[in-house]
Amino acid sequence: MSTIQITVDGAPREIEQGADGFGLFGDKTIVAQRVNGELKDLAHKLAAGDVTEGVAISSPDGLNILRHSAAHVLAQAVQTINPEAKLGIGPPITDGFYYDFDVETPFAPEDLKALEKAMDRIIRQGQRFIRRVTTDGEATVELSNEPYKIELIGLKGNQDAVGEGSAEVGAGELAIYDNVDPQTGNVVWKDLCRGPHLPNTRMIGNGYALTRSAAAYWRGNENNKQLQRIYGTAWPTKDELRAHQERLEEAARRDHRRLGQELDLFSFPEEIGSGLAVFHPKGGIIRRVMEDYSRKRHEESGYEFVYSPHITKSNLFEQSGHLAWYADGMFPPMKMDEEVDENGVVRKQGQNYYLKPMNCPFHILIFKAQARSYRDLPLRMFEFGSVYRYEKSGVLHGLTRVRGMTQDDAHLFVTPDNMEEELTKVLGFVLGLLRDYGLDDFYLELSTKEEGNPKFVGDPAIWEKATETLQRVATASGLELVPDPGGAAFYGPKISVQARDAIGRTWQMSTIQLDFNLPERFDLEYTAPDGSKQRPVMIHRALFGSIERFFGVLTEHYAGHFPPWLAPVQVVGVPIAEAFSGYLHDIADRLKAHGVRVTIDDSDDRMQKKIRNHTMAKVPFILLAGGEDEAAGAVSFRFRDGHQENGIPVDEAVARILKAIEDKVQV
RNA sequence: GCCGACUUGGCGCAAUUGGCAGCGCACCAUACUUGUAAUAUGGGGGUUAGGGGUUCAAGUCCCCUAGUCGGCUCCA
Repeated sequence: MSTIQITVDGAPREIEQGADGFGLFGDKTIVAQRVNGELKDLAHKLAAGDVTEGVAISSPDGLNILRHSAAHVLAQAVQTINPEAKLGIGPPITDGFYYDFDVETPFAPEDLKALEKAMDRIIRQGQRFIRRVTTDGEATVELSNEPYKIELIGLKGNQDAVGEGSAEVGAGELAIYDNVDPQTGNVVWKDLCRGPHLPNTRMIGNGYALTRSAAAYWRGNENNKQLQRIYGTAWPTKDELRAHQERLEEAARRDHRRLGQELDLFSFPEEIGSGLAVFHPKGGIIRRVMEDYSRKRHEESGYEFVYSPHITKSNLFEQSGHLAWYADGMFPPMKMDEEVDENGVVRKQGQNYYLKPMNCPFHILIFKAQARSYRDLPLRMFEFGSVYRYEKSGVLHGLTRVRGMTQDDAHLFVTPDNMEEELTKVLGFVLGLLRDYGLDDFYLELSTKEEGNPKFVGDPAIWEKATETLQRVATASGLELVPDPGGAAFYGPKISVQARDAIGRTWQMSTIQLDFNLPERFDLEYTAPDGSKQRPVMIHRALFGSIERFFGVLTEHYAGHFPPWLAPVQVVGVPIAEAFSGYLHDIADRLKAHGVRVTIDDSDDRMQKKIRNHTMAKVPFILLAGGEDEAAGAVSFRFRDGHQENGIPVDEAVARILKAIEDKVQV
């Protein structure tokens, strides 16, 4: 038997000709190999000169392979129970996998239980995943019962069209994976797939679970048929599965919709309509404090405050182009003042009024209210502008996707020359303010235009200059910068600030967008130093996005434990016995004199009950006082996490509370 | 908008195959005044989301509407 030289995990090694990856890696957690940079099954036979390395199950690639294999097992289970089910696609996704099926009846929760049982059986059999290279023609015959797979084979030459189906048909050769029962050697199931897969199903172990079922459009296009998708999650061990489930439970506990109810912050009364929130007194305090602080900072940073109405005649949005582009997303018009005679002939032309979906055209009209000089620029207009968008019913979600919202909206009119300086300022301002609200882990996304797509308007040279400028500004911030090609608005490129919250989820927060379109459409101009008329560049920026959304994000970030400066009730006094109520009231009066939101709980409840109530209400400071405290001129602190500090002198206690509020710190 | 599930006092939930709408918290009253997460007793409160149908009988079965949830598509 002849031998060949290869490289294994960086070291040279001599192996027998025709050997595969199974003998190369001692570690049982190696589930695949990367040969010359490409992921392959362990069963892949190595050739002379190959460079291979082991792929561990817990590595990002390994997890994808595990999850993709779990998706295959799910599909086999579905077809075992329902042989009529047609296969869509089944890729790995973050934390798990899904598989789409065309079935007569959608899956019910009980079906998922039965499918898990069927999957368990397949997993316990230890079926092997065997790769078999095929041709388009052969696969089409072999998979004649699987119309969706055949469609994918037809798309193979066009990877853009394949999209999410790239796990099935890659750019290279076409392959089918046979699932082989190790007892009998029989092929029990097969699927079109580029691979690679785990050596056998046993490695899926018990670290997986099916999570939910839902419909999804075939190939992500809403004009296509909806298939039934089953989602699952898969992990190398049961402990990691459990940890994942605990993360989901933690996210559910922080859900702003749940906390909004529990803490009495806001609600969505059915009588008002979907996606239209009311803020209750406690939520109102948080919101007002958020807004007040934002106003103060904007004022300090050279923004001028403007106001505009909620409705406008249609011509404004015709001129801006919004009606042509986004009429579907707007509330329908109110037809006013039309007069019709008895024959149905219009005697007086009416006017259509629209609820505004955005504030920019109003600010533009303020810009146009007088002749502008380069000396006026940059001109920064800020407004808490309430806008209304007719979001599709299925996309509404708590405060994060609503139909009525208030944007902390600003429009900056700048000369091409001060664009870079102004963008740098805006980015610094945005990041500083977000930090003050308690978010401090960011990265940036640079959304640019897609070459050749006609939706993007404006002079390509200006696009290029603007994109370069944004790139420089973003890079100078020192933050991680993620490109988002094709993600620009039709009127200009943008930077968006993504923030990670307390449990590591990312939220798109602020956006800073350049706009070359609206200045053109509204024929904006200013007089340059040489007396010529020049067109300003517009920067749109919102920090919170919308106040509602930011409120929701902060609620989840803090899990309802708002820091004292934002907390609706900052201090509650709990007397040990009724006799000490007066003593606490005196302390409360001192705090109130400084604007602290403090109440004393004089109810009939037992002290223990009061502590429980106010802890659950997530009040940052609970102050207790009894005989010992009064004798010492002191008071006792109890915090939300249950820890306590007794016998703090009253002066010190007051100073401490005031400082925590002033410094915007968490307690 | 599409697919599916769901909607029962203020809140969280129960109610066999269709057969008396219940529990906990909250609320109100009375008593009690306690040193760090639920004092006791009593009381009030629901046209079961809204409308229509089937049935001797509907929270339960069917249809329509609204809303909520999970996804898909979308997000100026």
